Amino acid sequence: MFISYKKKYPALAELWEAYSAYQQIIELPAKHVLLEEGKTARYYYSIQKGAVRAFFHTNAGVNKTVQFFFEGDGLSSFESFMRGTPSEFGGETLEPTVLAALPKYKFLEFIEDLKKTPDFLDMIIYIFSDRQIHYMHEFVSFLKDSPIERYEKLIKERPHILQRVPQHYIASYLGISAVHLSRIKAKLAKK
Amino acid sequence: MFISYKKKYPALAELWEAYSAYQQIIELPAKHVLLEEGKTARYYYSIQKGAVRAFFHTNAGVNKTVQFFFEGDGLSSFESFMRGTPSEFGGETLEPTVLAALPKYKFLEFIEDLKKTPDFLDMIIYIFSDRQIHYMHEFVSFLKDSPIERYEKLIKERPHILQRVPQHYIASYLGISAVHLSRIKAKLAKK
DNA sequence: GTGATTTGATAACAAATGTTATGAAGGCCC
DNA sequence: GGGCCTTCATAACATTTGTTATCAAATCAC
Repeated sequence: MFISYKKKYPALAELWEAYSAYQQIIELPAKHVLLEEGKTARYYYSIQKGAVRAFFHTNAGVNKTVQFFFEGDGLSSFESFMRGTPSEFGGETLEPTVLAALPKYKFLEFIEDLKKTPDFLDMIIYIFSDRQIHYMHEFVSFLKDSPIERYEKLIKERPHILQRVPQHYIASYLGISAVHLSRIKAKLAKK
Repeated sequence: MFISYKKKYPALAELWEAYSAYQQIIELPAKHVLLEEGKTARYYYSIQKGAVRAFFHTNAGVNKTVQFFFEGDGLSSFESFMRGTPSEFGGETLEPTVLAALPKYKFLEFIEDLKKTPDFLDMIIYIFSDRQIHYMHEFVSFLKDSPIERYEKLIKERPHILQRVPQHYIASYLGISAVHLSRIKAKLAKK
């Protein structure tokens, strides 16, 4: 979060710029784990090029995808950062990816500086509301929509994901098996 | 939200007290709809006695439960309030219920006053993080846990819900049919 | 380029879950 | 206290979804 809202809040972009000196550029190959589940997050990453997925493991040991990140997206284990607890999620590159990494203590400094900007309050309320509404919709979608509808919604609202991400990760994100997603696609193609 | 955090933030409780004069006490019978889907929310409610469920209708017209509220909980269509959009959810009493209703414009005044309190920033960050994490967990649970596990988690973490709410609403909230929940209970009882 | 890996489609079968119907128990209204 | 409505369990059957296996095509590594 945060950094994804740069365009909306110029003050945010400006301050972020000032912190660029502390950001380390990291190049990673595809399928590289940049944050492990259960470890405390030490960096705030922002993606310069490439794609990353957040994942976790089921009690039964199955690897599940929760979210996708692309150019311009910021990525940290939010809960881990806010509460200092071990991260529930891991992060793994989907493609060769270039990241800017800001150490946690610098990121917290950044937030403190941000607090001093005039419209910080509105900014924080907007960003948090937006994230809350996002996760609420993700949750409600499981009650509201069938797997087919969730897939169609993805096509309509976030088609870039389908273009860049292998299908079995998408199935995982939708909460269904790769085989079932394949069946859904076949079914929709017939129409 | 907000009002549920009274205990943690005394300044919040105090200011809320000051607004009690503007709160209208409403008594409702069971199964009474206090907010309809698609209408813009006009009041912020806090529950003095009783229980309420938030619901919506599927594309197929099925009524689904998203959340339960009890004594001390605050309840408003958050998205509707923040963005002035029609509410995605309705609200319905599960029992005879007593509510305190604060008109929207007074609630917004309340928030403005709250902004002036010294630790508002920490408060807002805490509350919003908490809500965000809550919804994220609700979402992730659908990927992580089987229906049986979701039910067991409910028993462990929020047993009061099971004691007060008819089972078919709980099934709906868990994303399964009432019949299936009954089967799950039978299966767990055998162990 | 070539062999290895990854991706995606499909079939066959198994398991999970939904739907409809029925009956019994309890609560509620008058 | 008698009828009505709600709740819950259960059975029978239908549908959805998962699992495992196989194959073909695309991509990757060297």
